[in-house]
Amino acid sequence: MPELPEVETVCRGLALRLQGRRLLRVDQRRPDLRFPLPENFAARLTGRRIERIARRAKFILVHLDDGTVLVCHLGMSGRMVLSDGLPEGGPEPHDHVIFHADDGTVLRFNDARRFGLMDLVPELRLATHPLLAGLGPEPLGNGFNGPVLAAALKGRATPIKAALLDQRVVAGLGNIYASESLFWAGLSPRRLARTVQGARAERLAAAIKRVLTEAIAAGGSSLRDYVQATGELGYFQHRWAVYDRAGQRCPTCDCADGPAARADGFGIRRIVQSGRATFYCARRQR
DNA sequence: ACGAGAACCTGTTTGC
DNA sequence: TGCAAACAGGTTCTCG
Repeated sequence: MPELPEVETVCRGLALRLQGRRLLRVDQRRPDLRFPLPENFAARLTGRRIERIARRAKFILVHLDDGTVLVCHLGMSGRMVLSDGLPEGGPEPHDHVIFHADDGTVLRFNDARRFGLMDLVPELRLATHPLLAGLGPEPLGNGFNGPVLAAALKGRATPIKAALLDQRVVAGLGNIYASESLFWAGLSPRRLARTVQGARAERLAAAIKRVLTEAIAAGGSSLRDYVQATGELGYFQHRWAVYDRAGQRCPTCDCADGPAARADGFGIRRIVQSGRATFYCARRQR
């Protein structure tokens, strides 16, 4: 589920309901997620007021009134589920942490695969925290553009698709939006990252901004049973140009009949790079 | 030093 | 229908 647009959507949903609220009780229902939770995790959160909720890359940052920040990552399967009180029948399987706010709002962190994480970090040390220190620029911020991207890709021998998944290059892209961005930039995912310079880097930076902006506007992509914190479904998955569309025709070049067409007559290919699925149109993307 | 692949863990989908 | 294999939005570690 969660790449930058989904995390941004979750943050906005959480902020609407929880900003300014005080945590009356926190139930920690297992000792660890991807890592052990910090010492006295629940106790350190109890009684705290939530000042604001922000995002850095795919991390949710819950700023508390004692100068600490609850850092959350959703991993692959993590969800933040808001409700008025606990659901009937109590917590659901894989509800690992449950936050009770002072107005009766309940937030459950549910994560079947447990690739997610939480940590408590002093605000002053946030920038140097090991999880956050090495992150590249925010793709929707002013610090990200063609030259910055080109510099990060310079000299790298890995395929551009793999480079875009490296959070040190640009922070927040994942497997879906990497494929989507390369499609709109007209760049082959197999192209060596170091060759994406100049105008190509400009195109790619612009495509990344465009794809992420449109996905956020659509409320992110909802896969399987994923819903936003507010309970609404994102709908960007209906606008994917290439992701999960192997065998379908390319949306812009109609290449089912073109020179890159496969024997089956369809345009969008699925390949595996670094163990992960990549989707692209070999005719449009060079 | 760098990049590909495995590993982490569980649930769902696919294929025989 | 049933079972096993493949696959899934992320990140980190190991190995070559």
